[in-house]
Amino acid sequence: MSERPSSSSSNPPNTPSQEHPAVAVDVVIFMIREGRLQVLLVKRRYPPFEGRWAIPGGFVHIDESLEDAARRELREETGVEDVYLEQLYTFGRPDRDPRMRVISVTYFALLPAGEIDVRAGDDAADARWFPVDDLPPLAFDHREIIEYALTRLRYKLEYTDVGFQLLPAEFTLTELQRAYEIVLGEQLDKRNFRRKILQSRILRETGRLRAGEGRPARLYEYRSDVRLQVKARRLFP
Amino acid sequence: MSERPSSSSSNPPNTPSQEHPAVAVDVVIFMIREGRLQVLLVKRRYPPFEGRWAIPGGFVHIDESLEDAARRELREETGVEDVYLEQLYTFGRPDRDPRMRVISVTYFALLPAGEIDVRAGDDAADARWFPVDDLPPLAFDHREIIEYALTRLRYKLEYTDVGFQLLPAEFTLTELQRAYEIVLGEQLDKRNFRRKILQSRILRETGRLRAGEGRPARLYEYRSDVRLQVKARRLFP
DNA sequence: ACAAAAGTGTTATGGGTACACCCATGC
DNA sequence: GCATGGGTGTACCCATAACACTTTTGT
Repeated sequence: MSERPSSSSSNPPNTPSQEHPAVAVDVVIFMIREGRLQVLLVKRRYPPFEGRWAIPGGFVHIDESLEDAARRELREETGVEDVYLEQLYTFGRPDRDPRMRVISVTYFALLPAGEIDVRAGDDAADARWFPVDDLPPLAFDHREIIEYALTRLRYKLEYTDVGFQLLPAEFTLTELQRAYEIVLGEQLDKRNFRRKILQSRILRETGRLRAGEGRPARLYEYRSDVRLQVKARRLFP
Repeated sequence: MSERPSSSSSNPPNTPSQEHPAVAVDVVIFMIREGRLQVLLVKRRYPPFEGRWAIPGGFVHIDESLEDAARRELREETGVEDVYLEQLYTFGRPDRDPRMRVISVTYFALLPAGEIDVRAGDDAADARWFPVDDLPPLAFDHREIIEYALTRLRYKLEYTDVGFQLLPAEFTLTELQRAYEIVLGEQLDKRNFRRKILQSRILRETGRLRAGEGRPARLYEYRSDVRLQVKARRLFP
């Protein structure tokens, strides 16, 4: 904000120096489906990149906040509300959109697994889920955006509790561990995992059981009231 | 990016749905001065918030990247180039600037201590350093932006090597430790600190000494070639 | 009784933290 | 020789990592 008179913008207080870029929000929507981490993509109907897959997005309305715009896109595409949404990064290379200058404020969203299989809201025909490790060619710099979102998600999985956002309200410890393994792309030790999760006090046992092929598993729910705090004093990798 | 026809923007391919917001970059410039962590602020000359202090910033030119715009502001204000600069967050509440819709892509910069006392480039009269724990009333949402930058800086200090960007090319271990203590706002143990830093292999002894009041101290330089990697598998705070 | 998945404890190792004294120089 | 800051080692504790068997249910 705040134009200030400086060598390059010495104009009256109320006008930015030049024409404005367009501002869009794009949302990387993650969900665990079929045992893999997937993202929702939409097929573009117009040039440029007509027919190419892209992450859902659109221009920011002049009177809505960035997060509101992201939630609107999310709702239009999936019908979901009240899911985890976090601002990721703002991409602004002048040539990232061949038509005109577009600055994209990106977000990533986490949908709980299993609930409803969102087939995408309005125009379902053009929306599909793709595993993050098997993406089609993408429009614009969207591949880079997804890679970045994935890096951030993996990172946050380790030192925050965002991981629970990928699970439904009730889940078993094995399901939770699978979710972690799917996102991190790596096997975890069952006993160590359980000890760590349980001693963090972030789960509450619901008292119910889920019957399956073998012995029924205890169901847990996430306690969003517990404040996890990072205590680690690391001072270096 | 990528307008897509959707319930709210079903217009031809090449026009965003409404008028564009203005896009600005604002830069939180940190430097350790006089034993405290300080930020560079400029005094606004025009309404709104005329006479109030604000972080340096300005509108993004239509053909420059966001980072270029941030570096341009940094250069105009301090004369420095080639310093650490990182995108922080994008603030876009519709009412954050009373005049019009302005979306601010914020960055933070770290200047090496001691070098030259940048008194601010062009219009020096209106620029001053303020300790982060003693800020004047600020324009717009700039207080929030600085708080956020500070949180991020403290956080990154612990698990990356950004801290070295706050020091000149050659420094003693005590100076490095002071820098950490100043930013973190907390005392650190000398022996543990030195062991940790040295065993990370990120410093090279220059072989020179700095004479002072007591015993001369060994000088070190940062080895930007060493790739620090986070190995920690934490799975939770 | 057997297949399938749930659930459970111990040990070894490494990193973090706490802590006090000698060393080299200038005055 | 004394004041000033530089430089060094050890012991305890806790978190992590590795590792295999028993339990409960359905068929």
